[in-house]
Amino acid sequence: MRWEPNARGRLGEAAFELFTERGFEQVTVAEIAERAGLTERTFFRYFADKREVLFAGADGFQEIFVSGVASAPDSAAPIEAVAGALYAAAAMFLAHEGGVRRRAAIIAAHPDLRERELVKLATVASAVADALRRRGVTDPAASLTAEAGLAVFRIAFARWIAAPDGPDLARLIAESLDELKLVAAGK
Amino acid sequence: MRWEPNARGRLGEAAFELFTERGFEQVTVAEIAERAGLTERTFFRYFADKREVLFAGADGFQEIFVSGVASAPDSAAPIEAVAGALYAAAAMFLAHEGGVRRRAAIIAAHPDLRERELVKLATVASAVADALRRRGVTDPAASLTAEAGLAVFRIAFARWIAAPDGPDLARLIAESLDELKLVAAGK
DNA sequence: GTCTATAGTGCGATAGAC
DNA sequence: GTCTATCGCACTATAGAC
Repeated sequence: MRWEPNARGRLGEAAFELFTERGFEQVTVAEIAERAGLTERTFFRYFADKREVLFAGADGFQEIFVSGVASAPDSAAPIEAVAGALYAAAAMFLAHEGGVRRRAAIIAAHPDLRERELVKLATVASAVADALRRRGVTDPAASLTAEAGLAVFRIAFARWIAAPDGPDLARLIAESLDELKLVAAGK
Repeated sequence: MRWEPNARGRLGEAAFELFTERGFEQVTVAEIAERAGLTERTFFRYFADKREVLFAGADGFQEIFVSGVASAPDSAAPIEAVAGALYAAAAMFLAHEGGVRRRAAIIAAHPDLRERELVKLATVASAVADALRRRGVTDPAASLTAEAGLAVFRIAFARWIAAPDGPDLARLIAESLDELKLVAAGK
């Protein structure tokens, strides 16, 4: 079993399975490690804490946002650049809908995990703000556009999760973006 | 020592002092309890976890936001009602500037505490959205206005903390609100 | 890879308020 | 006497030190 490849991936899968079966806090790190054929100590070599194993894939998510912003045409307004990134992320989510929904269910069931998710989203917002600054957007517009964009995404995502047979994620994002414009204008 | 009044308040003060002296993780719950003349076990009767002791006062903060929204004139647009709440919160912060800045320093120094703060702000956003719904605002406008308003607050607050001799909080909020309008309009 | 500190929980005992 | 805040002890799991 030793030196079996992809220890990190195996730990991630084992955790995902166990959390789905029994819920986050009914699973110990030792059990995750055992199912992956590794030791507890090794788990903590790969993940800073027990929650992190569920968020390891989130780096790719952030990357999509950042490159979505970066690849917008120069003529795009900041909010348009962010909107493009939101749609790119939506496409990725749709491509992995089953896993995304199962992961969301695990997270929703445990406050500690919701906490960690908020942190991840805040990190993404900060990365998006950086990407906007690289386009020449100054503060506080860069931070605000990023935060508002992520708020749109969070709300659209929540509605998408809540209604599995409702409108698709891209449509919900479009609606939320329109709503943001109205709301900010004082309508 | 037993039955000394205000156990909760004493624990809060002891924790605040010790965190300021040594930093959050260099302080054990046993030490906090000891300084307050209580035991570790009693600490956990009042606070679900070690971090919570720093956020116990946050309920009042949420209340200011909610009543700020509720007390806006019927004619106020949703974003205007939220803006009023933001200014009310700013006034409260200014009235306790020293404590607010010290608390912010403790939180900024420790990732676990920043996490918890994000959760609290998300809770406030959710309460503000409820308050807007009570005014007849429908979703997703209610959630979006609340989230955008809190984003404005977070950004203005961060700038206020970062520049102790800069503009005051109310002014920074006004600027960020204006910026939000421009940004959402695609400027 | 082992060893340990500390967060956090459950349960039963006790001390004081009323 | 009852009621409840506080305490003591035993325990688990995480996380980090060595």
